[in-house]
Amino acid sequence: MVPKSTGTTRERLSRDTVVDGAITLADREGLDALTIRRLAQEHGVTPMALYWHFHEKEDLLDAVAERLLNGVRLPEPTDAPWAEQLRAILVAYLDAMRPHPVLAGLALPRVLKSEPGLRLADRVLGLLAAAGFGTEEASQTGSFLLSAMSTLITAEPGPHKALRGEERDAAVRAKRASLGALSPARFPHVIAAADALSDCPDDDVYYARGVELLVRGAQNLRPA
Amino acid sequence: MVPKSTGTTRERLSRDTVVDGAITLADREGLDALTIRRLAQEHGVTPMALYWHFHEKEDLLDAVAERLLNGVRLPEPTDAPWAEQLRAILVAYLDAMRPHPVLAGLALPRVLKSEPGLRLADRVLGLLAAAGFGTEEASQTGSFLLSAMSTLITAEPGPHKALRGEERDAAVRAKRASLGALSPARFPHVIAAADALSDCPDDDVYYARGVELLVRGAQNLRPA
DNA sequence: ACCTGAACACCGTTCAAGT
DNA sequence: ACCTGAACACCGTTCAAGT
Repeated sequence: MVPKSTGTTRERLSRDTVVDGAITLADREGLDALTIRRLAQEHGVTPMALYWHFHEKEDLLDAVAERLLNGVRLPEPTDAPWAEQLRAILVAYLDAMRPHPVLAGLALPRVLKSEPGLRLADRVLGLLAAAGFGTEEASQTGSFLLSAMSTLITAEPGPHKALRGEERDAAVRAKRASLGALSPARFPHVIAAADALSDCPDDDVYYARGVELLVRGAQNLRPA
Repeated sequence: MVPKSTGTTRERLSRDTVVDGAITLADREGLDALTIRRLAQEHGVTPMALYWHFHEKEDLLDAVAERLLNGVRLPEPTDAPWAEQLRAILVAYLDAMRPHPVLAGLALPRVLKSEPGLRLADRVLGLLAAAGFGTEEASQTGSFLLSAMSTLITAEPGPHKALRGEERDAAVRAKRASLGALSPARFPHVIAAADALSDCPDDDVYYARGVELLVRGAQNLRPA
């Protein structure tokens, strides 16, 4: 009666475990590796098994996005100035996405399609409204600010931080070499910045500056 | 001796014509439709024919990116304040990419891999250096500012402007309906902004505001 | 130089079937 | 309820061959 335990870790599948697998797979091998067939294989199961839990791949991706958005630790509303609260929210979003650089772009367009994403969006819109932005201005600015968080991750100079060890070092060296080989007469500033464009020495200051730029920009859009 | 003209428009293939085809195909049917096989078919040719002109798909995409980046009309350097010149460059980038919303994300990561992209990057880095940014700060800020231009396009509320007519209207209505159906108690600000989040009435002011936010943000990063 | 044809290893997905 | 197996219409790409 007891299902034969073959010694392998083959458990019963569930949406949650599949989503787990999808995230670790993408983090480890990149977005291209995140296919139904690879994922099924990772779970020791037929590709078609996944279709019982998700009726198409898009559903899986929605679920992945929701999981990531659920990781955003929204700060409680306070009496602090709106710009300060906005910064805290942006940082919370950033912190949730930073461990998953290849998936950040996936979560973003699904913000308005998921429960935790909507909570996030509502908070941002509320803050901007309180700051005096009109509905339309707030919508556009809010969309942009959240998107810019993903951008910050994707635009970080150098290869993704998910890449580790020798593989990452090699990528950095390759990039630096290709930039260094350019004509100094034609691209002097690029050459001077070759190192800084090939790798980012301190993520934390990089992200802090990015957030700062956006918050101050938003502040200056509304002439206090 | 003269090649028989079959009456069809079947010309000899070239990198340029293939790139042309790729851009119009992507603009018309989206990024997913941009496959080697579809593209070959569009040119009345075997898929393998393209491999004579590009040794893999990545090469094709590089060429597409280069073409788009070549469309950036870089303004001549002037005596104007750096922030003003920066804004002009960002606007030039934006103007080149706006007609190709689905391809904007493709051009961006190839800026440092193409001649026109490098010219652009060098100008941005030069301006930021002149403004007093250190090399590292300038690299990070410059990368982010250019990326943010693509973001602005991608994050524009509503479906892509490349979509036209009834198809677009239907998408807008669907989005508005789904947002409008939410609980007003839980997501009051999202509901209030349902219209503004479903479609963007005036692109020009939207983009102008986005650029303004970024330029002022960059300005305020350096306390003049 | 420029293109075709057959083949390979992959995709997502449907549909009928097993337990 | 949960999963398998065979099949279909797609991918990118290699390799040998035609003109």
